[in-house]
Amino acid sequence: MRIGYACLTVALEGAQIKTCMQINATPKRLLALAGENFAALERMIDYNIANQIPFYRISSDIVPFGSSLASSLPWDSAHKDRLTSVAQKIKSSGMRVSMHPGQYTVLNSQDADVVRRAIEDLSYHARFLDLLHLDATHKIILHVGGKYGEPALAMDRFAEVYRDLPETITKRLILENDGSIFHIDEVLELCHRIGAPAVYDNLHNAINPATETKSDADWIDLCGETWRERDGAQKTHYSQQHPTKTRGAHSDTIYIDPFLDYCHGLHTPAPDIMLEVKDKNRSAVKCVLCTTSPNQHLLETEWGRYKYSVLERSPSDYQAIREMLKDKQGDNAILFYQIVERALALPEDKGRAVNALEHVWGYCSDVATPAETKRYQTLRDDYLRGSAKLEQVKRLLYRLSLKYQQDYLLNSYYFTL
DNA sequence: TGACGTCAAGATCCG
DNA sequence: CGGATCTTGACGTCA
Repeated sequence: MRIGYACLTVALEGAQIKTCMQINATPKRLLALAGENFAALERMIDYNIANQIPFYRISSDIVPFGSSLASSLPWDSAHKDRLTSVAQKIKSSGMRVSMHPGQYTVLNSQDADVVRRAIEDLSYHARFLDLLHLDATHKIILHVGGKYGEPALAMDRFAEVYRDLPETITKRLILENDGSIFHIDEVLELCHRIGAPAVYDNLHNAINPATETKSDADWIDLCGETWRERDGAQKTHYSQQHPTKTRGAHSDTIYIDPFLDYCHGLHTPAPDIMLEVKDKNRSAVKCVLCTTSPNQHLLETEWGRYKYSVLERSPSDYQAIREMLKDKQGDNAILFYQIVERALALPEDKGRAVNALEHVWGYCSDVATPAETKRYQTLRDDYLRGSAKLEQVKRLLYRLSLKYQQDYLLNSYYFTL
């Protein structure tokens, strides 16, 4: 079982995917943006390796307008060395990657031009993975599309278009149940018919359930029958419902207890799991550490990232975790994250927040200019009086951390939690 | 025609 | 001028 996350790496400097508006999209600008994004991709791959995250979805926006305006541009040869380096790192680390065109890539549309553009989009995704010399176990995930009032005809159209797709696409293409249109038993039927693997998404099945009621584990077993040797390990999507947002909205983080319950319910061998969650790599690190053998070093690195966010909410939990980590032999990852989740769920408390601010300010206080010191103190006092928000003070400290290259703080989650 | 989802870019406002 | 905040873009389907 490999656990991964999608597209963005949060709280990592130099890993931002950039784009531009269509109206400003000159060939020169698109090529330059692609190059910057490939550099960001390499940073994310490096991060994944360092943090033992073996599974990762590459953003479809890696080449801005890659399937349209940039499709005939030489973004591959222009940044050949960078792509070679990325490819080498993925291969030597044994990482599995995937790509996932969104809900707007519709192969079974009634509009021939929409279908044509969808094929262009899939060609672009296949081109990118091919350029990284990745084999057919590195997949492209797609939804089936629309039903147009005639589900059977819509599935027929999908099968027809699929039959004529080039092998560079079909060898990677896998189909996922979506949250409002095609549910998992329809996807399974179609997958058996066309000979493509099916991807089970637990939250989509919860909000757009199949006619039959089965457990997640049973649906995953049924999907497993569509996976062949050349496809590699079966992969699935996992996410949790956000407690207050609309149905189907992803949670801010993967809560560890329900995730472990889900994992324990799976039959062996457990499939690869792509997490779909707002806090991205943060949850991937959490879930990896809680499902693999003890790794005290990575857990202590995690503590460095979370500590000021915990201190900000709960000094007692901060102390509890410090005590816990003194036991170097303890396998404490699950307890660690349970405490972190509990602390982060607590409401904002001004006194505690200022305490954490002062700790973080301590990294810059000796080197900051008098004007910066004044600015910090004023903003901090404004926050205490209620005329400034905590985020504003944190943003100021973040900028100072950047200016004075406080790497320990820059790697922290404090500025984004 | 707006909602859906996503997140930067771009635009505008503010001190 | 920098920073904060609001709006737009880009995609297709469905209610």
